[in-house]
Order: sequence, then structure tokens, then C-alpha cells
Amino acid sequence: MRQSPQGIASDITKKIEDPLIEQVEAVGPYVNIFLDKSVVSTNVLKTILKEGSNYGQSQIGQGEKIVLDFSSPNIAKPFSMGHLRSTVIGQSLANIVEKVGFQSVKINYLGDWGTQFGKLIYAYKLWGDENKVRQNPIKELLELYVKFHKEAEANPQLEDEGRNWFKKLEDGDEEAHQLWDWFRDESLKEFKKIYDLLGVDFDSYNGEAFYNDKMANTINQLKERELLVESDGAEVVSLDEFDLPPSLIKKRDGATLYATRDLTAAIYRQNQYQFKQAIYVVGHEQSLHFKQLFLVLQKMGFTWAQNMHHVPFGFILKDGKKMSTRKGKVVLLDQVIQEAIELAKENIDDKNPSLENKEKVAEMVGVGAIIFHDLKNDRLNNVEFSLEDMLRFEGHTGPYVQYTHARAQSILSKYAAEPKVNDGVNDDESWPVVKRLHQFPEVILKSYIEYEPSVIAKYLIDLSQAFNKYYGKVKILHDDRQLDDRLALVESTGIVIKDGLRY
RNA sequence: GUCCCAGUAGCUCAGCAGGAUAGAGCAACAGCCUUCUAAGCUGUGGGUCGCAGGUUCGAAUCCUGCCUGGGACGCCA
Repeated sequence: MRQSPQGIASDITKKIEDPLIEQVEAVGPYVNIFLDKSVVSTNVLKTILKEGSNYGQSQIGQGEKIVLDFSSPNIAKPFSMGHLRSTVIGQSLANIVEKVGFQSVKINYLGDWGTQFGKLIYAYKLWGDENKVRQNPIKELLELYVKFHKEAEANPQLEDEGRNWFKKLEDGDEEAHQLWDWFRDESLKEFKKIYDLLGVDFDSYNGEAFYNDKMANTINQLKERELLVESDGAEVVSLDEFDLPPSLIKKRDGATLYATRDLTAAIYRQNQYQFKQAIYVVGHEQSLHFKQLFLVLQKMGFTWAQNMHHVPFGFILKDGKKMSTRKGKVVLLDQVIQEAIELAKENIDDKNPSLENKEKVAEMVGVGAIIFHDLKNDRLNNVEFSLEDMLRFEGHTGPYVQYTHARAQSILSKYAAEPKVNDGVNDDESWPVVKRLHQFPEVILKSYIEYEPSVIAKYLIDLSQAFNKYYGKVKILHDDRQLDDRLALVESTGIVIKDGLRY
């Protein structure tokens, strides 16, 4: 059927017929199809009103489990902007995955082990003040850590002592262990405050320390399968056949490494949860590590390793550079959130002073702004840290979307009636809104397939824009034959925005 | 050196399983609140889609090479 595109177009045009379609015409190589607005909008609105917040749901997950590894901050350190991305993206993906019918298992793989804790324990013993730490744990511990590094530059012996204390910790020394436990508890309390604010929760807080006594078994399994090769005094798994550098399992001194722990954690999680997929929301600088990790698991004969995915994201940069944790120069998430809420409050006092429960709204707007700012762009883009951008409330922002929702609700509250759909809406003004409402299930699906929350964020902006234009042009509360249908449109928009903002 | 990611308006970014005149937001300028929340809406200006080739009826989108920026490449995590 070798024909000109124009010819094909006009042939197709003659053959299309469907109740949804009003008119078809061929323009050059294109076939333009005009849908019947009344029929389509009636369908869409009825579906949304009926399904409510279930609209867009699907069952492709069939109740299987997906394990998501995200957030994973280091204890005894402040929650930085860098961890925000993993946290927000991870939580969002968990919600998306649930929406398409999976069961999510959210794991916070805390960075709670390593030489750094030896150093911290030693620093605490040298300079620490119990009361101060109790009052403001993270801040105090960070100061101790920073001080340690500063002093260690002049006095390298400190480093040895630090390593020593870590050794004690590993050997189960009681004093060391008590301090470690305490630091961990205090840190978790602080983190949970932030998680509450962000609306994030976890099913497991098993961090690195949890796997300490389980790594020997992993190493045995590697040995049994004859995968461990000696190289330069260290033990590695070769990945030559994949054209990749080998994965280091044991250091020359016999100590284990990151990779060993991650292998162990993966195997443990598979046994524990029988997950269908495992998703790691970790910065893109670790791409190679995860590639290696998954391949080693496959070499060990674990076929489920094929369903493990690294979901990378870009950095948050400061002046074009990665933000460094070391010298205490981090921007604390806590402060940023407080500032955002403050600003939201000012805005409310300024623009909407009569509002009830201002505090609550300010919190929703402030936090919403920060989360949305993080989700709206492609995961992989690096973002330059800018308070100004984060706290912006106009244009492509969370508050814009929330505001749109508030407008919709406001209309509905003025006209309390059972929503119903009669003949649908068929004017040109409402059509863009209808079209977008119709797209929602597809958008959810796409965000799942790509593991990309920004798909939904962009959609919400788009929908809000369409709705605000409609709102500007059409008087909704105008008593005529289409009043019910317009209200149904407003309500449907509200439902979709509200649901969409959950992700 | 090898590998990965990015380069689209002054700025921040969409678009990229190829399709019509490349779209938003911010910033600038000009309008719109006796009427559903102006955190909104309408309009104006602003582009060699990094560069060069190739595939195709058709390329911002696919392929190759180059340039620029970021990242990763064994005893940190």
C-alpha cells in the first residue's frame, strides 16, 4: 500500500465512524477527528463523580509488593536538602505504585554504621555535654563532628582514636553501644518530625547496622558459587563479561564494604517480602554501583534481580557545586520549611485575613510549595538551590495548584446540591478542562512506567491552567440548563487535583 | 583515558515510542477586581532547539562525530 500520506489520510477519513465522533476531515497528510463534546464530557464527568478519589486507579500491580528504598539519611547529621529529593520522590513513587495496584513497602535504609560513629563517640567523650545533646541532639552532634574534623587536621592521632572506637563498637563494647543507641534514637526522633511535616512514613527503619551480622552469610554464598576472586589483596566479583569494573566485596584488611551490605540487604528483603520489584531512589552518582549490585545478584543466581531498578535523580547544587555536608555548610531542611510556612502566613494575612484555621493552611501551602518545587522537574535535572524559587507562590508552583482547588471548592460550597450530569458540557471554554480530566488515568500510568512523579506535577499545572482560564471566562453559578453540568465539571476538577496532589 | 547524564526564549524549564505555525512560568511592558478567592485571567515583545553530518515524504525528537557543563570509574557510602 505504497501511497502518498495525503491519499492514505483521505482514505482513512472515509472509513471512520463512531458515536463519540462528530466529524472527520483530511487536511493534507493529517486526519482531523472532531469528538462530540457533549458525549465525551458526559462520560468523563460521570466516571469521575462515580469513582471519586479512585478515578485513575488500576490493577496492574495485582496486589504484588514493591519495595522502595529511599530517604536514608545518616544519623547524627542534619537532614539536608539533598535528602529531601530522595524522600519526596520516594514517597511519591510509593503512592503512585499503590494507585496502580501494588502494595508498597517503604524502607528507610538509615546510614547508621561506619567509622564516622567511632569518631563521633570519641568526640562526644572528649567534648560532649549530655544536657546540650538532649536538648538539641542533631545540632550538638553535628558540631561535635565538625569540631572533630577540624581538630583532626592538626592532630591526626584523633583519627586513630576514632577508628579505635568504631572497632569497639563493632566488637560490642557496652559503652560504645549505649552511646550509639542513644544517638540513633535522638536522630530518629528529629527525622520523624520532618517526615510528619512532609507526610512521609516508612514500613521499616532497618539501616546499615541491621545487616552487620548477616553479611557473613552473603560472603559464604559468594564463595560457594566461586564468584569471589582475589585481586590486589581485596576480594572482588568480576564483571568483565559485562564490560564493567569489578564489585569490591572485602577490603584488604578483611572489612566489608557498601556493596556487601547492599547485597545482603537485597537478599534479606527478597526473603522477607517476596517483592515483585525493588526500587532504589538514590542520587545518579551511584548509577554504577547499582548496575554492579544487580549484576552480582544475577550472577548469584537470583532471577528476581532483573526486577530491581535504580531510580536516579540529580543534585541540589549551591552556586553550581554540590553542597558539602562536612563543614556544617548545609542548608537545613527544617529551616527552609519553617520559612516557607512563615511566608505563607504573611500571604494569608495580606490577601485573605478572614480565613479560618490560618495556621493549618499556612502549613499546607508552605510544605506544598517545597514538595511541589522538588517534584515538578525531571528527576535527573540538577537543581540550583534557591530559596527564592522554592518559596515562590505564583506560576508553576504548588500553591498555584492548591489555589485552583480552593477556588473550585469555594464555588461548590456556595451551591450545595447533589452533583449530577445531564447532557455534559459542550462549549469551547470547558473543553480543554474536560480533555485533561480525561487524561488523568493515562498520566498516572505514565508516571508509573517512567518512575517519574514530575509527570503528574506537570499535569496538575496544566489542568489548573485550563481550569483557571475557564473560571475567568465562564460564570459558573449562572442559573441555566447547564448549571448542573458546570458544577459537575468543577467538582470533577476538584477531585482530580486533590488526588493528584497526594503524589 | 573509558562510561553515564545534560545542553530549547534574558532566567527556570516543558515538548523527545518523528508529524502541522517549537510551548509554559519568571522577569519587562499594557490591560482586567460593585459579579463564583486577583496566590488569578487577557494581551505585547523575546528562539540559528550546543555544532556538523546522516536516516526520512517529514527531525527539537532517531543514528554518528565533535564542543561545553556535571557525574562515576577498587579498598568512603
